[in-house]
Amino acid sequence: MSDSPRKRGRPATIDTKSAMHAMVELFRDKGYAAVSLDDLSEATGLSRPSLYRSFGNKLSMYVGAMNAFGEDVAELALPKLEAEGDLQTALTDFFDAMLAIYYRDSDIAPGCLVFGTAPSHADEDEIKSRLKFGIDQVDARMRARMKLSFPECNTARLTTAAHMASNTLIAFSARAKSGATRSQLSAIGSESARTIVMLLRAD
Amino acid sequence: MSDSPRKRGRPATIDTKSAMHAMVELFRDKGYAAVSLDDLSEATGLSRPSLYRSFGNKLSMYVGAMNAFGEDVAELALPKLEAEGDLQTALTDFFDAMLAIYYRDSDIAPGCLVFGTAPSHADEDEIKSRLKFGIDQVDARMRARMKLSFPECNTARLTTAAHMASNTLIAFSARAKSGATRSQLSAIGSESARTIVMLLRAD
DNA sequence: GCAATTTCGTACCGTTTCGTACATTTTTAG
DNA sequence: CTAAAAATGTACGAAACGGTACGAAATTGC
Repeated sequence: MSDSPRKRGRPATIDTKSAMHAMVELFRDKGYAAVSLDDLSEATGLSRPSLYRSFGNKLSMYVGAMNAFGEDVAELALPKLEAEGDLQTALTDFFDAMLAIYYRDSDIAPGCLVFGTAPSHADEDEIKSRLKFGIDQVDARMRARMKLSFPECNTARLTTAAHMASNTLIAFSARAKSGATRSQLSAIGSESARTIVMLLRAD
Repeated sequence: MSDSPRKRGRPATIDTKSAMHAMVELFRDKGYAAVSLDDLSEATGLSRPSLYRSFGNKLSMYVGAMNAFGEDVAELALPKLEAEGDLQTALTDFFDAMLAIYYRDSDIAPGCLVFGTAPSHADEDEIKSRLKFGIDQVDARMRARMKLSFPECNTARLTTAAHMASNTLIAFSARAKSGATRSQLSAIGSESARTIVMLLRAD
């Protein structure tokens, strides 16, 4: 950002970026409560006090992981949705890009950190409100993209179509965690995209 | 069931039925890992050794809770789906019956034990396979019900419609946990039902 | 070189965790 | 009335938990 004012003491050697990435993967695999600070320490290579210094307590580590995961989604998948042109293609490509994240090349899919693990820990207010933000975000982006391709479609129908597209994505996480293959979900995604466009086109 | 052969020792005083119900509610609120055996002991009124004797270890308690929850769904909601007559009405009524379970009269919705909390703990094989069973069950029942109302509809379209209806239900759990109101989800349910019937009717 | 400053991990604390051994209570069989 | 049988909770143990005080290490300013 700004130029370096050359700080005073011992220089930091911790790579918070890669540490946060390791935390995201661990939380995706096992959820919030089942992950211990020792697990996080081992996965990141950082000592437990270092974790506290860099990320606060366990809860804020998890919320931070949700934000980091959201940034990955915004960078890797959202552009597919917001690409101009054919809506059905945009939706299909977006679903496939999300599945690439959900499956992480692994055979056992870690799924979605937000839609997959957060609902189980939503008794924590911070997690609940971050989950709500994620859902609202997807609903809003979907709706905006549909309005782009169908500008004179009526409000209620746009909202319904957006909800159905979001529901498809949300359900993907549970399906992935249950053992569904990536190609199975990709097929569901393209079928849903076709149906949703049909709904928007209907007289 | 069969007549009583009059067992030998001290008669059991534990009400396993109501104990399991209390366990379901606790697991719905906090997930699997965040619930301790002391929590379960307090909620059920049973001592920790009694829990072990009646239900095995913590993992089998959770799987047992998933089964008990599934039985409630089969009893309270599935009949609405499988009612004869208008498909759109059956779907709408089924969604509303599921929402009655997901919201439990409470203001803060506990959501679905299977679709809401299990994905977060699917690294346990028993939980993962029980989750898969739940999803497969919903997909299959949906598809059978749609075939009932649209017998000559082609296979692929029936499957797509069933998946979209299941996805609606699965997403309800995450949405409920995020703070969505019951009437909001009820509206999404009836809109989705209308769209799915439209898909099945299309030329 | 010496003090101030910042980073970092060892070692520790009190609490909570899951799971069980064992004595106690309540019943039936004879 | 006594012995066998089954159910139940108290009390305990070893391990893991989240979180932190504190001293060692590494740098800059003078």
